[in-house]
Amino acid sequence: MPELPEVEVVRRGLDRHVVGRTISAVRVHHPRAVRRHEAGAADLTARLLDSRITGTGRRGKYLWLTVDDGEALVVHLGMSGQMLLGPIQKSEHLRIATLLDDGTAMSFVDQRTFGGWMLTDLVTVDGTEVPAPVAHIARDPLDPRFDRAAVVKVLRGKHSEIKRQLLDQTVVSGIGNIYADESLWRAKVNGARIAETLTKPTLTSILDHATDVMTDALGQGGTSFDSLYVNVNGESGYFDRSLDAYGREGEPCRRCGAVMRRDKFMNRSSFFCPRCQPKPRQPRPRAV
DNA sequence: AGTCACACCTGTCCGC
DNA sequence: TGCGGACAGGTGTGAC
Repeated sequence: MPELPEVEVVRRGLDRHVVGRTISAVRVHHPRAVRRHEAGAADLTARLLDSRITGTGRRGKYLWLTVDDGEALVVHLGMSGQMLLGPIQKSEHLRIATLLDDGTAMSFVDQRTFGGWMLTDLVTVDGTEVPAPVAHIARDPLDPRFDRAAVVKVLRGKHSEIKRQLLDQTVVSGIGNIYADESLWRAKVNGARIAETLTKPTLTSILDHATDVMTDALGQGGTSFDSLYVNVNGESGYFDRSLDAYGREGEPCRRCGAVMRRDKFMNRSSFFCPRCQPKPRQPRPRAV
């Protein structure tokens, strides 16, 4: 799915085009898209109608629009969600359609239906207002109040693989499978290494590389392998051309030339250079 | 606390 | 061609 850079591209597009607008029509085409809005589709529709959009926000992979009654319309893109502005979408994957008072349609299109909308209250967590469903999500590396040292400290106490921790949105948010692999490649660390065995400088470097790679990706409009991941105008990003690890199985490492490998990890693929990022020694199986 | 399996979906690609 | 299986960028839950 869209990871932090792709979600931020979408947030910026929404911020530029919909803040100040009023929602003049709402139609939920598929109930699954509002399954996390517990009061149901009719409630969401009724409450959204005539709401004025006052701002946008994002934490990790969650984004939201604040509305004038002090609530937030939380959007998660899941694996394939899109927020599109322009004419009414005719896609068979159209899940929610809204109309704004300037005549623009704001549509939620989602092929795999893992994404969705919900309208919720804002709560204050650690001095920052976020929608209630986002309260458990840690700050992301692009958050001005991201506390790198605090995250390193958390990681130093984790007897668990570093990649697993990078993907844990309650430890640090915004990082998904692609940028985890890219960050670990840049830091020359194998994702199977146990977090608590890594030094403070190494952990710091991994987080710094995560920040850098996501900033770079943002500058190129995000990563798109196909038409599923697009900005509010339906355009793809270009960062896929800059990936050094993800998807490069069998190709030479851009740093040392060794053949890049792919391993199964947490039921998903991990791409790494076997020379730059050697695997940790496995505990020897006990003799029978 | 951490891990694992699984659930939720649709679509594409690959081998047979 | 068709079929089955593997795989795809995410999150949440419940069992151990």
